[in-house]
Amino acid sequence: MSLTIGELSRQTQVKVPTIRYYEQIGLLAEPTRTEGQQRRYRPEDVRRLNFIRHARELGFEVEAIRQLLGLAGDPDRSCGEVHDITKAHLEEVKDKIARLTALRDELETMVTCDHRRISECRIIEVLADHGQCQHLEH
Amino acid sequence: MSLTIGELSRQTQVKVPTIRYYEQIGLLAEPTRTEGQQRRYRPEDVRRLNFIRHARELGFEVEAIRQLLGLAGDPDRSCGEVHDITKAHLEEVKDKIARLTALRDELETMVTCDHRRISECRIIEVLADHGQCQHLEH
DNA sequence: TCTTGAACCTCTAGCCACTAGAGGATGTAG
DNA sequence: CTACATCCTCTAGTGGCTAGAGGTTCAAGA
Repeated sequence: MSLTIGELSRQTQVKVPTIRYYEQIGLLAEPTRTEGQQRRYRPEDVRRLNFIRHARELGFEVEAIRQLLGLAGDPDRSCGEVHDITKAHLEEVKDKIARLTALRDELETMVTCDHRRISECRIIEVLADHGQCQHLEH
Repeated sequence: MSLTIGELSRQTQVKVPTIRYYEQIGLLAEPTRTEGQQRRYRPEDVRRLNFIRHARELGFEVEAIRQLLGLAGDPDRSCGEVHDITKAHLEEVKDKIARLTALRDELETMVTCDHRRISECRIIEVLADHGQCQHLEH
């Protein structure tokens, strides 16, 4: 009927210390305990933890997941807020991609350096000289 | 002739606590001090700190920068190692872009959800259900 | 019933690259 | 000589875990 933390871990692919961490920060409710203080979980905890895992895999921050979990428990509400959170996250991801793409192009130019001496190395030059690339952030 | 930490900060756009942090982890050498223990920098410290800043802007990790700084000080050496470090970093950046692009596509499908009730929300469904997207890491 | 040992428990500290803040000292311009 | 911007050190916090110490519990097999 009830699962140990290890069984929950196996079913969700979330590591045991991570489960305890999620409990500590309030993403997972405190489960019941045996007399010896070991945690015992119910099947619905598997569902909740899977939800959390999927959201983390999609790059949602813990704070966003906390909000999504709150909203998800309210079936009659409009999902506008869920949409907004996801959209905001999508925009962040797009931003990151844009910045990394600029970075990639810069690095690709740099690695065309053909193994001369350090004193003529294009990479070292780019790094040592001025800030042509001040627009880049990370 | 010599610069205060604030002047160094202004010239390099690196924040004062960050400069002290770089000293602490050994990226910057300990500068001379006034009698009152305030740091005083030489112009070459500006160059070194600019090098560090450029490398950070390009996403190099501190460990990589430590190596690059070591190599940069050796003008007659071949820049093969510099090339390798940069190439490895480039590959990491490409990897990140690939993962984020997969994420973006997944999120874009999700946000096509058209504001129904939570109980029919596509986003919540994706998060709650299965792991079609187990291949995604972040 | 007892023993073994895998799995559990709590607690603290570490990772990266900073950032923030407390509480006090220094240095320079007027 | 005073005011006050800037400097100093030290500690703790950020996010999302992960690792390890040192001890306890539980279930299966003898």
